[in-house]
Amino acid sequence: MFDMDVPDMTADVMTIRDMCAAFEVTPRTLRFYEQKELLFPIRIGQKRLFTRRDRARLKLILRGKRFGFSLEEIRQLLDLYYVGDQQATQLSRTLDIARDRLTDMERQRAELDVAIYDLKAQMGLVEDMLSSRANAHNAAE
Amino acid sequence: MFDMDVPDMTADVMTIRDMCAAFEVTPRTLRFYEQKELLFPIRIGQKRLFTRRDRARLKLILRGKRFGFSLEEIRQLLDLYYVGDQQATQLSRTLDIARDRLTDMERQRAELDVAIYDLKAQMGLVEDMLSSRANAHNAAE
DNA sequence: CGTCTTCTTTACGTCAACGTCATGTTGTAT
DNA sequence: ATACAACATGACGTTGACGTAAAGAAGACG
Repeated sequence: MFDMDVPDMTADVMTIRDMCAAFEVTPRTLRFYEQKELLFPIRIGQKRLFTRRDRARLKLILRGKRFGFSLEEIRQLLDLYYVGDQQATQLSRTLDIARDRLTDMERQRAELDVAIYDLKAQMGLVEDMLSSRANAHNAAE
Repeated sequence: MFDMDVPDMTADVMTIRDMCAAFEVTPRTLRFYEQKELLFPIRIGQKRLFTRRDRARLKLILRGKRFGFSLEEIRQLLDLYYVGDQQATQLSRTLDIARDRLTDMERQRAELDVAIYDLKAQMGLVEDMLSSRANAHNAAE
């Protein structure tokens, strides 16, 4: 009864609770991702143990989600990052997918720049309306 | 029977079909957006006529969607762009929302930069693996 | 040993954002 | 008058990404 419940850093695995705390997700989410083959925790009987690999993947998953990618698109991208001893044909197919995603992301960034610029400009207008109390009827069309 | 069916550019309104063709959306989508108070087409009896304002809004809606914003978030942003004769309190509340969105978008852009960089790097690795046919087992962890 | 947690599985529920009928109305052409 | 095409209104279905409730197993503790 010494340090029985210390997360055992040597094995470098985490329980589902540790993961939830670390990444601000629910257990349900992690099981869901496993079911969708986005994560592959070690199964000790019923329990799951999440490895360093799972944590890296989860990080990418959450990032992908913030960009509006679907879980399926993300899954395809993960294949690129965790490429094992695959066939060359499979690899280059994955690379094609990655190129598509990259194009998406670059277009998205360009659009985002425009949107940010526009939003700032519009906010400037509204701020001006507020500062000059004049309240000139219908300044913006 | 001369040019009876010319879209009447002077009135500057478009039918639902025109809109669908112009923006690559379905009628259902436009009706849905109206129901959610994102668009406000003129109602002539049953029919809808979409104005220049509706088109500008739809453009912003579709852009917002590409950034992963929900329709509700987009609706709040649209309020900023089409600000009429509102109360000052309401205006500054809208401005607060806009600031939050702006923060989101800037964070999103920063993350996007990192993701693009990472993805490019990873693609480079895989390309190298493919070019040097060596197929060195498990190059990337 | 029984109890308490924490994990598990199974399965149904939910919410957003539309799609997909079924059915009805309206203006125009023959 | 009738057909028809384009519009309309419900209302129910679908998909993705989980939430949630029910019921059971497995180990720790007193």
